[in-house]
Amino acid sequence: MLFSKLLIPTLKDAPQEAEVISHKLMLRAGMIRKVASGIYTWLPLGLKVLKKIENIVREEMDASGAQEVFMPMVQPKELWDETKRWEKMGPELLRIQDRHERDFCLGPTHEEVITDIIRDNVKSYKELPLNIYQIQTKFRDEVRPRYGIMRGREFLMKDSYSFNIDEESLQETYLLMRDTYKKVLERIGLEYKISAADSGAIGGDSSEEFHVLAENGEDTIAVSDSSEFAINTELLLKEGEDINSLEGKPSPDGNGTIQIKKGIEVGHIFKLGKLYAESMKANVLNAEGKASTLHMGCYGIGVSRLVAAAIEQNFDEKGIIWPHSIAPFDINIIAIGFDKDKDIASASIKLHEELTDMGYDVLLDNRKDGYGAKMKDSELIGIPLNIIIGKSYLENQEVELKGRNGQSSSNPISDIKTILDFFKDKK
RNA sequence: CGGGGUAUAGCGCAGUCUGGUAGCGCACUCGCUUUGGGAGCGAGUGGUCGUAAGUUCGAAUCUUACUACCCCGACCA
Repeated sequence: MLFSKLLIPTLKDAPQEAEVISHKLMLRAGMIRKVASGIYTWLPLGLKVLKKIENIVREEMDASGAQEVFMPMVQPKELWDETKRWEKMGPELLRIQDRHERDFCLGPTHEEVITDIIRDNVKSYKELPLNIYQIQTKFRDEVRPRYGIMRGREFLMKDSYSFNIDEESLQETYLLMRDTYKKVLERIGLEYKISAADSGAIGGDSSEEFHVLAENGEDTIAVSDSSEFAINTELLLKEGEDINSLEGKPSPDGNGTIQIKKGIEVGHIFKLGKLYAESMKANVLNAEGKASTLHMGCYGIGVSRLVAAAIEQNFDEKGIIWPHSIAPFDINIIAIGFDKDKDIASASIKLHEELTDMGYDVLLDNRKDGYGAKMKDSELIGIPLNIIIGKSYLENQEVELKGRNGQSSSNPISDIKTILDFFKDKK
């Protein structure tokens, strides 16, 4: 794609509204713009990243055997009355009325809708287990939205709901989802911890949170310095105890000592048990021909929050350093003098074509600016590999390869294989 | 909802204390020269100074009310 044709409004200075790194960089890189507090428009560059994460999540969910659906954002009060959540939930549930003055809410989650579908359409244990998911915009009227996309009111979430005949089956699905989430985060390339969590307002039997480790994380978790163990500090603190007092104590799992880390909660998996199925009378017939209440699980990943979390974990003073898996573009061809020199123009267009044909997502910076301005933008938006076509191309057909990680080398432009090898190392 | 802060051009800011009819940098437009680390010169475009009311001959500036946004807290799949 041609840089000159894309809407990528980069900024030298971050707007004063932004405080945390990911928010500043997303604004500066031209990924998002605010529409109202906690509500954002995703511009082309931001949307590309969002879609890449969404696709990784979708692929892993599909691979796990889950099935994708798409539920409505607007939901009728009657369903929420069944679980008593219409009254239980506070103002974070945004309520609206239609022209007939019927009550609706903007969906902050979809247990009611999906349970309604399943109870009407699934009648036998033979059809179970089922794991249904969607990737959809959620709305929660947060008391205080903050940090840009990280804690917005409107956000993109993958939420799935499993329906199992018994606890044993639920446990299997739960572990499958736990494994799937690990695959998602590993594929994206983020450092994370899984911690036991308070199951909170959602209720249910047990839950675990997936935290991406980052300085600006909103959550504080206690991790063992010598095992996989991690736990939300809320569950570890006794009345009146200070978080810092935990540091250095023996880890509850018996391995090593506790370290306090900051994390961004990007995933949460729950075993709900019969909680919602009971209140909504979701039953199937079991092998004995008797009505049996469904066991449910629900599993969420904050897709839009992952964009911010990835930045919080990967940036430097120049800008974003995308993990290759979710970079908006794999390669940026920086053509110096594109508009003046026909050789530069034709060589960069040809290279763009070849690399695109090979399946890479390629940006061609054909703008009128000089080397410095183009590199600054490329570094800001975090593209993993730059290929610079300029003087040395005209002199001896060489291009410079410059990684976002600082690595660089000069190669003949014909040596595409080496270019790709350079890239492969980092992929 | 409690505490703190901000609001002047797309972004960053000055001007407000001490009222006199709006300015700087970047960006943007046109021309020429530039092009390997945010180019130079020249000429331009763009703002009812968050909103409303008040004081005054005169308000970005003083007064009052309101709104939006940000930060800390409470809250939080």
